[in-house]
Amino acid sequence: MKKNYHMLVVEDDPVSRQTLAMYLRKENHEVSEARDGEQMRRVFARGDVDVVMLDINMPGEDGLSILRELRRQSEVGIIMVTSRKEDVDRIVALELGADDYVTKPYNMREILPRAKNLARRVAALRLVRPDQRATTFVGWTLDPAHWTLTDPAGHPVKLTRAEFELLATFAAHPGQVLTRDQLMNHVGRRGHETLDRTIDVLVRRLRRKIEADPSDPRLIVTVHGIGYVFQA
Amino acid sequence: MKKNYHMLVVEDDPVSRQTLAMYLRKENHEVSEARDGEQMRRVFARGDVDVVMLDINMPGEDGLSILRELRRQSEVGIIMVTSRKEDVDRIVALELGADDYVTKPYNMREILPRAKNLARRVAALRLVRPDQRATTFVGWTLDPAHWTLTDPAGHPVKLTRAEFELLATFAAHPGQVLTRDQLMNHVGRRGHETLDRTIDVLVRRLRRKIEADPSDPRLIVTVHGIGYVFQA
DNA sequence: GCCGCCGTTAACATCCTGTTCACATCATTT
DNA sequence: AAATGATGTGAACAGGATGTTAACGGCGGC
Repeated sequence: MKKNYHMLVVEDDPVSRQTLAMYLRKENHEVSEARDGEQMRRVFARGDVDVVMLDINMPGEDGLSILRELRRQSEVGIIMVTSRKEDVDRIVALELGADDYVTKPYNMREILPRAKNLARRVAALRLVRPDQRATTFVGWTLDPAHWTLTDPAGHPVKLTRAEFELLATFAAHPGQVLTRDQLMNHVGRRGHETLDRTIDVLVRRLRRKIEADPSDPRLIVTVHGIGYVFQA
Repeated sequence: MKKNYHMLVVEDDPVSRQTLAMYLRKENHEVSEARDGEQMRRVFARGDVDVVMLDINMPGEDGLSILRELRRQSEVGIIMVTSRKEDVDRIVALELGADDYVTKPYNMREILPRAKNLARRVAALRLVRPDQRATTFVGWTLDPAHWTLTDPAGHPVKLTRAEFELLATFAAHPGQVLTRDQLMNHVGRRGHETLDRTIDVLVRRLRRKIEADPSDPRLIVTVHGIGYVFQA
């Protein structure tokens, strides 16, 4: 039978980890286990993880810094699992972009549907937006795995994170007019109120890097009063 | 500044509802309020709600049945807000597809990022699954996703934002006489008291672009003393 | 802790477009 | 048919939206 979703349990205590993993497997999920950040990264690199169950208290790397690292590079679902009950911890984690926060001891019948509901959303998004595949447009190549852009001549072009994400969003929706709101949702970082003029500036910088004539843009075209559209 | 997300607070107690709504508005979200299922359905029909904050204990309709109803027809984000602390209630709601379950009294700083993180996911999915369909009339095609109009020959026609929205309104109500007031509500931006002659000018410009003979309009016909009607 | 990078904000210039106006033309009523 | 009001028409205006550049400041790397 086909597995439902791919869950990654990150937890140093073997008993907790295996117990949770077992329950998840019972629900017919594919479950990977990691006891530290290094193991986690190795599994995560496969790119097909839907939800990460992340323990905060781990020897070595802090769970929160792992959370930050994940959020910086991925829209994967993240559920923090910890014994810390304090509101502060919860709030910090949530504001860093965690989708959920569950305190031990937890009821299995509660955590399972949470993981499943979250995984459903992540997987649905992945279906229509496979973000691990290189996209090309009129000679240019955009490689999300390596965060690189190469021009038609094969020369690499340096892009910043925001520029890259913005271009990736455009490339994923060619011909569709995108409002600044929509673009901000893909580019903006969490915990930061962002003015929509930021998009304008980023568009300007992108144009300077990829348009033959930045003053006469043909790839990223302005739609006055609405937003921008990417012509491939 | 543009609004972040559209949240819908469903709660019968005015104090709780307005408090929560106020905090959400502070976060720069567009917030709608409903005190029962009927009001909720009316707002929800607009189709642009990202997250619903749903109280379980409401007179009349049960929050859980509303949850079921929503889940059956939509992938909208749903956060249950309730004073019931029992595990059973939580589990039932989660298994019915609720994304989160928060018990009163809750910490605002906790519920806000939860709502925001969830809304981000919902909005991201909405972007790649635009349910906006292109409308056609006598060979012309009006495509809301691309904000473009193409003539019967397949040639694109440039329309301004107001022109497009006006034509979209007409196309949505073919054969129905629309007054200038009605049209202004769809075209004009709020907070700007506009003379109804604006519509006349816009109609004129539209005719020049889409009518075979602008001096003998057949698509957008004047109904003297009332308004205009769109013949498809 | 310092430095460099980069996202954000601000400020100003420029362009676009919704609105308004003036006048011509048409429809309706008397 | 004349009078009156509504609509057509073109142009001009003003305000908002976008282009552009520069400076700030937070965050991560060293």
